[in-house]
Amino acid sequence: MTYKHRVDKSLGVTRAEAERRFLDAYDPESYARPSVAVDVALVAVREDALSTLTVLRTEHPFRRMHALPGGFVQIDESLDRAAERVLEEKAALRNVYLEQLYTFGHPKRDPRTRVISVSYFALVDPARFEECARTSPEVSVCRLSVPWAGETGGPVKLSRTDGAAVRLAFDHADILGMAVRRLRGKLEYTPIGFQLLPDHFTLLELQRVHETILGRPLEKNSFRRRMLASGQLEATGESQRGVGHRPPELYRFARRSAT
Amino acid sequence: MTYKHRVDKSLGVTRAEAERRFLDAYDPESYARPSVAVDVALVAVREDALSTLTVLRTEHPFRRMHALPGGFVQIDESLDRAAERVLEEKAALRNVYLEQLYTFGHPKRDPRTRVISVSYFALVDPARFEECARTSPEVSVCRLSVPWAGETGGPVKLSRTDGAAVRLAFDHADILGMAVRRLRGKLEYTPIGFQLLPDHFTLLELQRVHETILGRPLEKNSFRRRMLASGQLEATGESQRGVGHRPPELYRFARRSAT
DNA sequence: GAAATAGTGTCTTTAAGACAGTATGTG
DNA sequence: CACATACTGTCTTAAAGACACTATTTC
Repeated sequence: MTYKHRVDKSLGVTRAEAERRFLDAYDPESYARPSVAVDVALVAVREDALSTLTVLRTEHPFRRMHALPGGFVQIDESLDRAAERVLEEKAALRNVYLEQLYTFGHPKRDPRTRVISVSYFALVDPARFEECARTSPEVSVCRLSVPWAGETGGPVKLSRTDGAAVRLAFDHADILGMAVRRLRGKLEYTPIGFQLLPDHFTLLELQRVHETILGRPLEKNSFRRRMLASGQLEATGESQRGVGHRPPELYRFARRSAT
Repeated sequence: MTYKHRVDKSLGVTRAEAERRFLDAYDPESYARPSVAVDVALVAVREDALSTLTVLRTEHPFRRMHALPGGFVQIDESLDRAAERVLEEKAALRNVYLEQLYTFGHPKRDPRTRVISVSYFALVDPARFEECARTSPEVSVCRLSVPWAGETGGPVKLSRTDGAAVRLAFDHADILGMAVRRLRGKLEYTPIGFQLLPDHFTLLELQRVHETILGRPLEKNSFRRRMLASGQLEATGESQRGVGHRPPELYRFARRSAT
């Protein structure tokens, strides 16, 4: 466009020059600013239950309580990149399905100061975070129970493997609740359950994953029809072996062009 | 819980006390923080076209370009509240349907400094922003055209009433694009078009609104069936009068319990 | 061949698409 | 009564639910 070459009458210089001068003089310290963090709700399906990965806080506030992996956004990194970094630093996870979820900004959600949290949800094959929990002692895998049906929404409850209830720091139970709600919504029109399984999987495994997320049984035949019709599944030609019954075909995720 | 009464061994004080001391000593200035803004994508349907409301920028950067109504989040207000305030300050609008959309955080999206934008979308009866455009000269109502089908996504194009193209500041064309995509998605399972119409409306008016948003014609009978089956519409018993043909029944939005 | 799950066939139900037909105002 | 849109009826199509039946492996 001709934008850069037009003259700014008030200053007798080009607009671009006027804008440059303004930016040089701009003082970002002139008003109070909140801090911005990312928090990642990791979701996996393990033993027919939803589970998540938490990190034990070593610092105040909420010291010694469980929290979602999270951290402050660096001044020159994008939000997505911050989420990836946090996931790698706190949970040693790379290349997971990651999607922005919702931004939580209640002024009192963090007692330190104003912290706005851009939350993400991530889906992983549970095998990948088992090993993470073995290596770092602050990390635990918690079972997640959803006290509401469908897409009602609200916080979820967490418990340890021994059944003891786990309380989450900040509003992290709400973040997880939002993640489950979003996930349930997505399942209605995407077979996103792939992301929670190994590369190759059977249709029954996929069905169990969907059932666990939705919290209700699904009908086998129509589930199959729907999945195969989605065009996002690809038969590998291989079968699972040594299972004491007719071997099921293995499928894989088929990368496609459309959304 | 017994949390507050347990003793923190490292200090010989209660945890609550240790946490209080920590918070008093906490220095929020110790790392660089981004600024946080809210930007509101106002959407209305006018003359069978999507339209939006923009504000002419009087300051650098992007001085004299159109932008979505937006502003910085105050240190003690929630994000939702900030969006409401901005809408009132910049567009003199209150009590509109407002929903958080997505958070944009590319490090270079604002040339001044790092600004993270929590975007919202708002739906209004177009009559309400016509009057706003008449009163304040910085405000204009732009026609919006969507260069993609379905829920593909991407930026949208804006034009003035005289047809001239309007370029938006920052990444605001992407924000509007995201708003349209989300709106299209929501229409599949909610009759959210209410929010774009006066209190009482006919089913045909509602259908036209849906068609404009989706960018494709809808079948009359199945649209009616779907809307009435949704349970979110309530017949008022009144009819539109003086229309030169059989008068259509007027409906209103029925507040309900479920999501 | 018994056990166990894989995978198919098919009847029913539900919702949407298509489109014609009837209804009821204004002029 | 013409016109224009409101509303309804109904046939077709597509997808989902229900559920029984056949297939194929291990032991």
